[in-house]
Amino acid sequence: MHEIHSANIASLLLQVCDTTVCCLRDPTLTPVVRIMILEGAGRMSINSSSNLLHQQPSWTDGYSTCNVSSSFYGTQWHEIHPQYWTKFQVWEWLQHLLDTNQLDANCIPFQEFDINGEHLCSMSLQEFTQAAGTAGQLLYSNLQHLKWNGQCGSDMYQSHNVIVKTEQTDPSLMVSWKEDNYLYDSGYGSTVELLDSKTFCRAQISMTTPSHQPPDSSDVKKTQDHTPKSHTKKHNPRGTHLWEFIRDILLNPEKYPGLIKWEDRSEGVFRFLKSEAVAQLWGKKKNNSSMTYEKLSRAMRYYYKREILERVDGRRLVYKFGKNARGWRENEN
DNA sequence: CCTGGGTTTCCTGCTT
DNA sequence: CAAGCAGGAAACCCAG
Repeated sequence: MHEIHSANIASLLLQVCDTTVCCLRDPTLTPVVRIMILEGAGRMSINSSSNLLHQQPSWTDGYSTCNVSSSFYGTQWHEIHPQYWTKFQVWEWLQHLLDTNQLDANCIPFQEFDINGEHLCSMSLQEFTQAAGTAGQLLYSNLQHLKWNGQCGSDMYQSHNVIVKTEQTDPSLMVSWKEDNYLYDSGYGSTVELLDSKTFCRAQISMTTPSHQPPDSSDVKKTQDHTPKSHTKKHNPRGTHLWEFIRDILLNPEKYPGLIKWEDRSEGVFRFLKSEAVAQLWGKKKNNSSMTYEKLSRAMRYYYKREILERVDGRRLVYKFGKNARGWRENEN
Protein backbone atom coordinates (compact mmCIF):
# COMPACT_ATOMS: atom_id res chain seq x y z
CA MET A 1 0.00 0.00 0.00
CA HIS A 2 1.05 3.48 -0.63
CA GLU A 3 -0.59 5.06 2.29
CA ILE A 4 1.10 8.28 3.17
CA HIS A 5 -0.57 10.43 5.73
CA SER A 6 -0.68 14.15 5.64
CA ALA A 7 1.94 14.55 8.33
CA ASN A 8 4.21 12.24 6.42
CA ILE A 9 3.52 14.11 3.25
CA ALA A 10 4.45 17.37 4.87
CA SER A 11 7.71 16.02 6.22
CA LEU A 12 8.44 14.30 2.96
CA LEU A 13 7.98 17.48 1.07
CA LEU A 14 9.95 19.45 3.58
CA GLN A 15 12.80 17.11 2.93
CA VAL A 16 12.37 17.33 -0.77
CA CYS A 17 11.66 20.94 -1.23
CA ASP A 18 11.00 23.38 1.55
CA THR A 19 10.26 26.08 -0.87
CA THR A 20 7.54 24.07 -2.48
CA VAL A 21 5.72 23.78 0.78
CA CYS A 22 6.27 27.40 1.57
CA CYS A 23 4.89 28.34 -1.77
CA LEU A 24 1.91 26.13 -1.29
CA ARG A 25 1.15 27.72 2.03
CA ASP A 26 1.16 31.16 0.54
CA PRO A 27 -2.47 32.18 0.83
CA THR A 28 -2.08 34.67 -1.95
CA LEU A 29 -1.54 31.98 -4.49
CA THR A 30 -4.35 31.01 -6.72
CA PRO A 31 -5.28 27.36 -7.02
CA VAL A 32 -3.93 27.37 -10.54
CA VAL A 33 -0.54 28.48 -9.33
CA ARG A 34 -0.68 25.84 -6.63
CA ILE A 35 -1.32 23.24 -9.27
CA MET A 36 1.70 24.47 -11.18
CA ILE A 37 3.78 24.21 -8.05
CA LEU A 38 2.45 20.76 -7.37
CA GLU A 39 3.19 19.72 -10.88
CA GLY A 40 6.69 21.00 -10.38
CA ALA A 41 6.99 19.02 -7.17
CA GLY A 42 5.72 16.02 -9.02
CA ARG A 43 8.47 16.26 -11.57
CA MET A 44 11.02 16.32 -8.81
CA SER A 45 9.37 13.55 -6.92
CA ILE A 46 11.53 11.24 -4.88
CA ASN A 47 11.35 8.23 -7.04
CA SER A 48 9.40 7.19 -9.99
CA SER A 49 7.64 4.37 -8.26
CA SER A 50 6.12 6.66 -5.70
CA ASN A 51 2.61 7.55 -6.47
CA LEU A 52 2.40 11.26 -6.90
CA LEU A 53 -1.27 11.15 -6.12
CA HIS A 54 -0.38 10.27 -2.57
CA GLN A 55 2.19 12.95 -2.11
CA GLN A 56 0.20 16.08 -2.27
CA PRO A 57 0.68 18.67 0.42
CA SER A 58 -2.09 20.83 1.65
CA TRP A 59 -3.18 23.05 -1.15
CA THR A 60 -4.91 25.49 1.04
CA ASP A 61 -4.59 26.17 4.69
CA GLY A 62 -8.15 27.20 4.65
CA TYR A 63 -9.09 23.58 4.84
CA SER A 64 -7.43 23.09 8.13
CA THR A 65 -10.38 24.58 9.87
CA CYS A 66 -12.82 22.47 8.01
CA ASN A 67 -14.19 19.77 10.19
CA VAL A 68 -14.62 17.04 7.68
CA SER A 69 -14.55 13.66 9.22
CA SER A 70 -15.56 11.44 6.37
CA SER A 71 -11.97 10.59 5.75
CA PHE A 72 -10.52 10.23 9.06
CA TYR A 73 -6.80 10.21 9.48
CA GLY A 74 -5.06 10.07 6.16
CA THR A 75 -4.47 12.59 3.46
CA GLN A 76 -7.87 14.02 3.05
CA TRP A 77 -9.46 14.81 -0.24
CA HIS A 78 -10.14 18.38 0.75
CA GLU A 79 -6.48 18.97 1.46
CA ILE A 80 -5.46 18.68 -2.13
CA HIS A 81 -6.69 19.92 -5.42
CA PRO A 82 -9.33 17.69 -7.06
CA GLN A 83 -7.00 17.24 -10.01
CA TYR A 84 -4.77 15.15 -7.78
CA TRP A 85 -7.36 13.06 -6.05
CA THR A 86 -7.00 9.35 -6.09
CA LYS A 87 -9.99 7.18 -6.81
CA PHE A 88 -10.39 6.77 -3.12
CA GLN A 89 -10.38 10.48 -2.54
CA VAL A 90 -12.97 10.91 -5.25
CA TRP A 91 -15.12 8.50 -3.33
CA GLU A 92 -14.45 10.35 -0.12
CA TRP A 93 -15.63 13.52 -1.75
CA LEU A 94 -18.75 11.78 -3.00
CA GLN A 95 -19.36 10.36 0.43
CA HIS A 96 -18.92 13.76 1.97
CA LEU A 97 -21.45 15.27 -0.38
CA LEU A 98 -23.84 12.51 0.53
CA ASP A 99 -23.26 13.12 4.18
CA THR A 100 -23.41 16.87 4.20
CA ASN A 101 -26.48 16.99 2.04
CA GLN A 102 -28.05 14.02 3.76
CA LEU A 103 -28.41 12.31 0.44
CA ASP A 104 -28.78 8.64 0.17
CA ALA A 105 -25.94 6.45 -1.04
CA ASN A 106 -27.92 5.18 -4.01
CA CYS A 107 -28.35 8.71 -5.30
CA ILE A 108 -24.77 8.68 -6.45
CA PRO A 109 -23.65 5.52 -8.23
CA PHE A 110 -20.14 5.20 -6.89
CA GLN A 111 -19.28 2.64 -9.53
CA GLU A 112 -19.66 5.41 -12.10
CA PHE A 113 -16.92 7.29 -10.31
CA ASP A 114 -14.24 4.68 -10.22
CA ILE A 115 -11.92 7.31 -11.56
CA ASN A 116 -9.18 9.53 -10.29
CA GLY A 117 -9.30 13.26 -9.81
CA GLU A 118 -7.78 14.04 -13.14
CA HIS A 119 -10.48 12.13 -14.93
CA LEU A 120 -13.09 13.62 -12.66
CA CYS A 121 -11.99 17.15 -13.42
CA SER A 122 -12.21 16.45 -17.12
CA MET A 123 -15.84 15.47 -16.93
CA SER A 124 -18.47 17.77 -18.33
CA LEU A 125 -21.76 18.60 -16.70
CA GLN A 126 -23.42 16.29 -19.17
CA GLU A 127 -21.15 13.46 -18.17
CA PHE A 128 -21.88 14.09 -14.52
CA THR A 129 -25.57 14.05 -15.22
CA GLN A 130 -25.25 10.85 -17.19
CA ALA A 131 -23.29 9.27 -14.38
CA ALA A 132 -25.31 10.45 -11.43
CA GLY A 133 -28.61 11.74 -12.72
CA THR A 134 -29.92 14.83 -11.02
CA ALA A 135 -27.28 14.54 -8.35
CA GLY A 136 -24.74 14.97 -11.12
CA GLN A 137 -25.49 18.66 -11.21
CA LEU A 138 -24.69 18.96 -7.55
CA LEU A 139 -21.46 17.07 -8.04
CA TYR A 140 -20.46 19.13 -11.01
CA SER A 141 -21.23 22.42 -9.33
CA ASN A 142 -19.38 21.46 -6.19
CA LEU A 143 -16.40 20.22 -8.11
CA GLN A 144 -16.17 23.42 -10.09
CA HIS A 145 -16.22 25.34 -6.86
CA LEU A 146 -13.46 23.19 -5.45
CA LYS A 147 -11.41 23.45 -8.59
CA TRP A 148 -11.43 27.18 -8.79
CA ASN A 149 -11.94 28.36 -5.26
CA GLY A 150 -10.66 25.54 -3.13
CA GLN A 151 -12.41 27.01 -0.15
CA CYS A 152 -13.89 25.03 2.60
CA GLY A 153 -16.67 27.40 3.35
CA SER A 154 -18.99 26.02 5.91
CA ASP A 155 -21.80 25.93 3.45
CA MET A 156 -20.15 25.26 0.17
CA TYR A 157 -20.89 21.59 0.14
CA GLN A 158 -24.34 22.04 1.26
CA SER A 159 -27.79 22.84 0.34
CA HIS A 160 -27.74 26.54 -0.29
CA ASN A 161 -27.36 25.66 -3.89
CA VAL A 162 -29.70 22.74 -3.90
CA ILE A 163 -33.43 22.74 -3.91
CA VAL A 164 -34.94 19.48 -2.96
CA LYS A 165 -38.60 19.06 -3.56
CA THR A 166 -40.11 15.87 -2.36
CA GLU A 167 -43.41 14.23 -2.82
CA GLN A 168 -43.70 13.91 0.87
CA THR A 169 -46.67 16.12 1.42
CA ASP A 170 -47.82 15.21 4.86
CA PRO A 171 -45.81 17.34 7.27
CA SER A 172 -46.71 15.14 10.16
CA LEU A 173 -45.27 12.19 8.35
CA MET A 174 -42.13 14.13 7.69
CA VAL A 175 -41.84 15.09 11.30
CA SER A 176 -42.43 11.54 12.27
CA TRP A 177 -39.80 10.38 9.89
CA LYS A 178 -37.30 12.88 11.17
CA GLU A 179 -37.88 11.82 14.72
CA ASP A 180 -37.42 8.22 13.79
CA ASN A 181 -34.41 8.78 11.62
CA TYR A 182 -32.27 11.21 13.49
CA LEU A 183 -29.46 8.78 13.47
CA TYR A 184 -27.80 9.61 10.27
CA ASP A 185 -26.60 12.99 11.26
CA SER A 186 -23.07 12.98 10.09
CA GLY A 187 -22.13 15.87 12.26
CA TYR A 188 -20.59 17.72 9.39
CA GLY A 189 -22.71 20.75 9.94
CA SER A 190 -25.32 19.58 7.57
CA THR A 191 -27.84 22.18 6.67
CA VAL A 192 -30.49 20.25 4.89
CA GLU A 193 -33.52 18.55 6.17
CA LEU A 194 -33.06 14.90 6.73
CA LEU A 195 -34.31 12.95 3.79
CA ASP A 196 -35.51 9.45 3.68
CA SER A 197 -33.73 7.53 0.98
CA LYS A 198 -36.99 6.58 -0.60
CA THR A 199 -38.20 10.12 -0.43
CA PHE A 200 -35.01 11.40 -1.88
CA CYS A 201 -35.09 8.99 -4.75
CA ARG A 202 -38.29 10.59 -5.82
CA ALA A 203 -36.87 13.99 -5.24
CA GLN A 204 -36.13 16.58 -7.76
CA ILE A 205 -32.92 18.44 -7.44
CA SER A 206 -32.50 21.71 -9.15
CA MET A 207 -29.35 23.67 -9.07
CA THR A 208 -28.56 27.31 -8.86
CA THR A 209 -25.18 28.87 -9.09
CA PRO A 210 -23.94 29.75 -5.63
CA SER A 211 -22.28 32.94 -6.70
CA HIS A 212 -25.51 34.21 -8.17
CA GLN A 213 -27.60 33.22 -5.26
CA PRO A 214 -29.16 36.13 -3.46
CA PRO A 215 -28.63 35.53 0.19
CA ASP A 216 -32.09 36.09 1.38
CA SER A 217 -34.57 36.24 -1.40
CA SER A 218 -34.52 32.91 -3.12
CA ASP A 219 -36.76 29.92 -3.05
CA VAL A 220 -33.74 28.10 -1.86
CA LYS A 221 -33.67 30.27 1.18
CA LYS A 222 -37.27 29.48 1.85
CA THR A 223 -36.83 25.83 1.21
CA GLN A 224 -33.56 25.39 2.98
CA ASP A 225 -33.46 28.10 5.53
CA HIS A 226 -30.59 26.64 7.44
CA THR A 227 -27.38 28.43 7.74
CA PRO A 228 -24.84 26.43 9.67
CA LYS A 229 -25.61 28.54 12.69
CA SER A 230 -29.35 28.48 12.46
CA HIS A 231 -29.65 24.85 11.61
CA THR A 232 -31.13 22.89 14.45
CA LYS A 233 -28.73 20.06 14.21
CA LYS A 234 -29.59 16.74 15.69
CA HIS A 235 -27.46 15.81 18.56
CA ASN A 236 -24.10 14.52 17.57
CA PRO A 237 -21.76 15.94 20.16
CA ARG A 238 -18.48 14.52 19.06
CA GLY A 239 -18.66 14.25 15.35
CA THR A 240 -19.15 10.94 13.67
CA HIS A 241 -20.99 8.31 15.61
CA LEU A 242 -19.33 5.05 16.39
CA TRP A 243 -21.42 3.09 13.96
CA GLU A 244 -20.61 5.59 11.21
CA PHE A 245 -16.96 5.28 12.05
CA ILE A 246 -17.23 1.51 11.74
CA ARG A 247 -19.16 1.86 8.52
CA ASP A 248 -16.53 4.17 7.09
CA ILE A 249 -13.80 1.68 7.83
CA LEU A 250 -15.82 -0.97 6.05
CA LEU A 251 -16.42 1.28 3.08
CA ASN A 252 -12.78 2.28 2.88
CA PRO A 253 -10.87 -0.95 3.39
CA GLU A 254 -7.89 0.37 1.49
CA LYS A 255 -7.50 3.03 4.14
CA TYR A 256 -7.28 0.64 7.05
CA PRO A 257 -6.93 -2.82 5.64
CA GLY A 258 -7.48 -5.81 7.83
CA LEU A 259 -9.36 -4.08 10.61
CA ILE A 260 -12.93 -5.00 9.82
CA LYS A 261 -14.27 -6.99 6.94
CA TRP A 262 -17.59 -7.77 5.41
CA GLU A 263 -18.89 -11.22 6.11
CA ASP A 264 -21.99 -10.70 4.07
CA ARG A 265 -21.94 -7.42 2.23
CA SER A 266 -25.54 -7.55 1.07
CA GLU A 267 -26.82 -8.37 4.55
CA GLY A 268 -24.62 -5.86 6.28
CA VAL A 269 -22.82 -8.49 8.31
CA PHE A 270 -19.27 -7.64 9.24
CA ARG A 271 -16.56 -8.91 11.50
CA PHE A 272 -13.82 -7.26 13.48
CA LEU A 273 -10.48 -8.67 12.50
CA LYS A 274 -8.39 -6.49 14.77
CA SER A 275 -10.78 -5.49 17.48
CA GLU A 276 -8.28 -3.72 19.68
CA ALA A 277 -6.80 -1.85 16.74
CA VAL A 278 -10.24 -0.59 15.80
CA ALA A 279 -10.83 0.41 19.40
CA GLN A 280 -7.58 2.31 19.48
CA LEU A 281 -8.46 4.02 16.25
CA TRP A 282 -11.80 4.99 17.70
CA GLY A 283 -10.08 6.18 20.83
CA LYS A 284 -7.71 8.23 18.74
CA LYS A 285 -10.62 9.84 17.01
CA LYS A 286 -12.19 10.65 20.35
CA ASN A 287 -8.95 11.65 22.03
CA ASN A 288 -9.37 8.80 24.41
CA SER A 289 -6.21 6.78 24.75
CA SER A 290 -7.84 4.33 27.13
CA MET A 291 -10.43 3.08 24.67
CA THR A 292 -10.61 -0.69 24.46
CA TYR A 293 -12.61 -3.13 22.45
CA GLU A 294 -14.49 -4.04 25.58
CA LYS A 295 -15.74 -0.48 25.92
CA LEU A 296 -16.29 -0.08 22.23
CA SER A 297 -18.32 -3.25 22.13
CA ARG A 298 -20.52 -2.00 24.96
CA ALA A 299 -21.33 1.03 22.85
CA MET A 300 -21.97 -1.30 19.94
CA ARG A 301 -24.42 -3.29 22.02
CA TYR A 302 -26.39 -0.19 22.80
CA TYR A 303 -27.08 0.01 19.07
CA TYR A 304 -29.14 -3.16 19.21
CA LYS A 305 -31.97 -1.42 21.00
CA ARG A 306 -31.93 1.42 18.50
CA GLU A 307 -31.82 -1.06 15.64
CA ILE A 308 -28.69 0.43 14.22
CA LEU A 309 -27.18 -3.01 14.72
CA GLU A 310 -28.76 -6.42 14.91
CA ARG A 311 -27.48 -9.24 17.01
CA VAL A 312 -25.58 -12.01 15.34
CA ASP A 313 -25.80 -14.91 17.73
CA GLY A 314 -22.98 -17.27 18.36
CA ARG A 315 -20.36 -15.50 16.33
CA ARG A 316 -17.67 -13.57 18.03
CA LEU A 317 -16.77 -10.12 16.77
CA VAL A 318 -19.56 -10.27 14.24
CA TYR A 319 -22.17 -7.56 13.95
CA LYS A 320 -24.84 -6.72 11.48
CA PHE A 321 -26.20 -3.36 10.45
CA GLY A 322 -29.81 -2.85 11.38
CA LYS A 323 -32.56 -0.97 9.67
CA ASN A 324 -31.56 2.34 11.20
CA ALA A 325 -28.01 2.17 9.93
CA ARG A 326 -27.72 4.05 6.71
CA GLY A 327 -25.17 4.49 4.02
CA TRP A 328 -23.58 1.07 4.12
CA ARG A 329 -25.43 -0.59 1.28
CA GLU A 330 -24.01 -0.75 -2.18
CA ASN A 331 -27.38 0.06 -3.68
CA GLU A 332 -29.77 1.31 -1.13
CA ASN A 333 -33.35 1.11 -2.33
C1' DC B 1 -28.80 25.49 34.79
C1' DC B 2 -31.35 21.65 32.93
C1' DT B 3 -32.07 17.94 29.78
C1' DG B 4 -31.30 14.25 26.70
C1' DG B 5 -28.40 11.67 23.38
C1' DG B 6 -24.46 9.19 22.85
C1' DT B 7 -21.26 7.28 24.60
C1' DT B 8 -17.61 5.74 28.39
C1' DT B 9 -16.49 3.20 32.32
C1' DC B 10 -17.13 -0.42 35.38
C1' DC B 11 -19.20 -4.39 36.68
C1' DT B 12 -21.20 -9.30 37.13
C1' DG B 13 -22.39 -13.30 35.00
C1' DC B 14 -22.31 -16.19 31.11
C1' DT B 15 -20.44 -18.39 26.80
C1' DT B 16 -17.05 -19.85 23.49
C1' DC C 1 -8.02 -19.57 31.16
C1' DA C 2 -8.55 -15.77 27.95
C1' DA C 3 -11.46 -13.41 25.15
C1' DG C 4 -15.77 -12.06 24.00
C1' DC C 5 -20.79 -11.26 24.86
C1' DA C 6 -24.85 -9.37 27.40
C1' DG C 7 -26.69 -5.89 29.69
C1' DG C 8 -27.31 -2.96 34.16
C1' DA C 9 -25.81 1.18 36.33
C1' DA C 10 -23.69 5.40 36.71
C1' DA C 11 -20.74 8.96 35.02
C1' DC C 12 -19.40 11.93 31.55
C1' DC C 13 -19.48 15.23 27.64
C1' DC C 14 -21.76 18.30 24.95
C1' DA C 15 -25.36 20.72 22.29
C1' DG C 16 -29.77 22.56 22.56
